[in-house]
Amino acid sequence: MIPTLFINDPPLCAIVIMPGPGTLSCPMSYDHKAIEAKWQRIWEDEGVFQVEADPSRPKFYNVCMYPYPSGALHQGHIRNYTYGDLLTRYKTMRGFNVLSPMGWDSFGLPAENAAIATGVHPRINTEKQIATMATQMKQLGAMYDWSREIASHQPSFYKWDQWLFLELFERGLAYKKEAPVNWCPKDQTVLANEQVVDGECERCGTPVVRRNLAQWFFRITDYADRLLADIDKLEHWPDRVRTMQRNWIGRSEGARFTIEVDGGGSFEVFTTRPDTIFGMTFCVLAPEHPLVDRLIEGKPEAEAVRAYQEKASRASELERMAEGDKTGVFTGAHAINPVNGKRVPIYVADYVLMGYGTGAIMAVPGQDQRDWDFATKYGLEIIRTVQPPDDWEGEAYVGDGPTINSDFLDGLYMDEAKDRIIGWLEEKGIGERSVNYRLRDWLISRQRYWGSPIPIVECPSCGLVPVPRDQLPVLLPEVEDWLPKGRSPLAAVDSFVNTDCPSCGGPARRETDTMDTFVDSSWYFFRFTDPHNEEAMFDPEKAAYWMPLDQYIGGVEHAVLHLLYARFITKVLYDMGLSSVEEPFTRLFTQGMITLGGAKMSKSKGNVVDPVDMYESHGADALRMFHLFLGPPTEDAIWNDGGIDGTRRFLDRVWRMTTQSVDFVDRPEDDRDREVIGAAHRALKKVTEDIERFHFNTAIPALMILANAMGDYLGNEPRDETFHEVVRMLLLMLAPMAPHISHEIWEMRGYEGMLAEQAWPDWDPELAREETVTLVIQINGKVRDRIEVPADITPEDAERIALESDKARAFIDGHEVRKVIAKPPRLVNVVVG
RNA sequence: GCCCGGGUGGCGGAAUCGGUAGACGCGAGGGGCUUAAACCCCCUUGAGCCAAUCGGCUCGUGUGGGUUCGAGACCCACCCCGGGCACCA
Repeated sequence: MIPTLFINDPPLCAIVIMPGPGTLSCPMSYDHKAIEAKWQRIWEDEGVFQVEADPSRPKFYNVCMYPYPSGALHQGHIRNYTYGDLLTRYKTMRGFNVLSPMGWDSFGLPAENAAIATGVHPRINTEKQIATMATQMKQLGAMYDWSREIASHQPSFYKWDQWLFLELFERGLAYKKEAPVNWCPKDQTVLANEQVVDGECERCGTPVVRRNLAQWFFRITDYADRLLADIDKLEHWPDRVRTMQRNWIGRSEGARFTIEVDGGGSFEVFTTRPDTIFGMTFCVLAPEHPLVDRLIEGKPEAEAVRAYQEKASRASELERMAEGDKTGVFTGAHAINPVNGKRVPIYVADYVLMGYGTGAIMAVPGQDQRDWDFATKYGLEIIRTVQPPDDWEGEAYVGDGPTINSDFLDGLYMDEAKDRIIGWLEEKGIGERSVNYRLRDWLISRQRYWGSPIPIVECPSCGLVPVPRDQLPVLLPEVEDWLPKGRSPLAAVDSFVNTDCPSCGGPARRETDTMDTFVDSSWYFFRFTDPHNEEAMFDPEKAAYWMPLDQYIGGVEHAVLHLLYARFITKVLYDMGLSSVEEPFTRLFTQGMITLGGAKMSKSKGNVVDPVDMYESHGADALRMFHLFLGPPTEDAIWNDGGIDGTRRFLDRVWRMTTQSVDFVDRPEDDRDREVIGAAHRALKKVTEDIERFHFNTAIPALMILANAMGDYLGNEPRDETFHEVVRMLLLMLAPMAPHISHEIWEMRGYEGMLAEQAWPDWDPELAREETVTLVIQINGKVRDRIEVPADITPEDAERIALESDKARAFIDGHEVRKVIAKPPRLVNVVVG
């Protein structure tokens, strides 16, 4: 028999033993600091979570999005890693070979900005911050396979960024082009459209202006169809993320055709509504459209158009959007509608974007609200070509209906009219059916120091020449001055820039742009499978064992960009024969934000509650439990200060109950034992199901209810064997959530082996079953009585009991019973009239 | 403007399939333990009304309608809050 009080060495609780039943025999609180340090050391020393590929076992590849090493964990990190670690530990107990690695997204602007501000080299600062955060992660009890730790700023990692770039370059998937880009005047750098938030620089908030620069792009648009089609395969992704990706790719079908300019010249337009072509009453070109200059040459309108172009180019996205209503100017030129020869004015307006479609549209105000707004503002003609419903009171009618005012299309509905007109355009050689995407190519150039150098040499005679692979990595040189002055800081390092052309050997210049950090994060999860490989990006066989990720956990803010780029690169690697899978992430879980006072926790808002302080005051286990308990993981969670006291109190209670001396009674098993065992099995059922469906916030109450049942049991002639078994089950359930305290109690009470290596138990449905349930008796849908009945009651018995209930009778007598709906064992509804 | 979420006690939240609204925790109030406090334990805690003993009734999940024996959940319209966005032809 296992003794009721057992302290293994080293003793971690200064226990004062006091006699008497129910008397507390140790302090209220356990010594969380000593216990947590002890187990963190043991897990690390024993390498509990270090894993190798093992085809004989089912694998589970579990990744929390690797963080930017900002220097300290915040509550969002804690939430993320608590979920991830819970899953790692749970799946391990379920017998999976679980890989849970950690790494660092360590290139990027913040480190460079900090360097500019403090003069400390980004590498020094970054590595210091990595060390701090790794310590804090270990203090949380999050167990990663640290032998696989990677950091994107290390040459051993970014070498393979460069290698990947060369592969894309040689496949025509990386190219350089002059393009209008968003320019942040403060950071002196280019931002992708995606990185401009409300017209302002995502990172520093400065309004963005437009500027032309030669930039490197990845041709993600070549993969648009596959990226779109495969969204359907991501059945374990949240619907909202799938919707966002679909919208981002934005496939639209329509037609592309040429419109002649009256007096010479032509331009191409894209439309999704070619069926409305007879309703075209004007055309609009984007301000940047190359034809504009020729159209206005020598015309009186030229000056106004140039002023408008100037204003549009200067205006940030923010200003353009704040404008509200449509603006534009007449070019003085006219276009000819190809279907009927009608002569219509050509305008320039910034609601047409050069980056989408052809940068020019046919405007059909009758069927497009934006065109309608523009037409009414500038007094332009409106022709309806789709018959709106009789009760239509709106402006532009975008719905389906019979075509009108459209010659040979009259009477046809939208789809048929589209087919007919596209056929006509193709027959005449004017245009063709066309698919257009909102998705644009991925701009990867950054005029920054702290990133992977792009491995290209520009030779005056050979052009853009890839750096030979045996010369990789192109190392970041040491620089004195990180401040970008309109060009990359690398451009100021002569020894870096000046090189020999790998092709002809003549003098040449290195590319001085570095890569977007999204490049690193789009393949790092492959590197985890083979992190120390010096010969290759990774061994395809090792990757094939682990990939795809069985679970990927991160913030919903990455719903589009990171996840789309990672999907794209995975498909490229698949096409190269390196990846065995086309989709990297089988299951995606996006957690909500932590908010306080109606806003996301952030330093700038001054509403930060530092989690690391709580390691000291409450312990990592209490903090983990609190995050699990806080609310539904997918939803934003509102921080409340008192909550962690509650989870700490719960752990204290578990500690007390399981470590105190108890006067056990030697008696036969009876209902009291069956009840507490039943409570344990019901808790196990609930906790298991809740973990499987990511409802951690309801798993914690199940444990609290069990603890309450155990408390009751202890006060009522407890049997040692029963209690010991219930504690065993409680600790197994608690192990993934509050691992330190549960390991310590497990060891103290002398259970076999290390808790983390135990199998997750199965619940016994027979033991979990409730003997009786509360039957609710409703009269006309209102609850009138509640009666305890056997759980296996028949509908007939339930109905009889309901009709015999005194309380029910009071409402039934004198009325006709019209219907009885019996849903045993929970509810009977008697309908009387 | 468009897209995606959300609105339940004093607070965080629960209610998995349309079936007991408010689990669990926090906070608050009362009691016990204590010389006293902390800790801990027990009880109460949606609102209103009646009974003032056991209890009982009415209302109640943002608002207004609807479907249903029955709606927090489903449908329609609206209000409010949060997040995202590239006026995407």
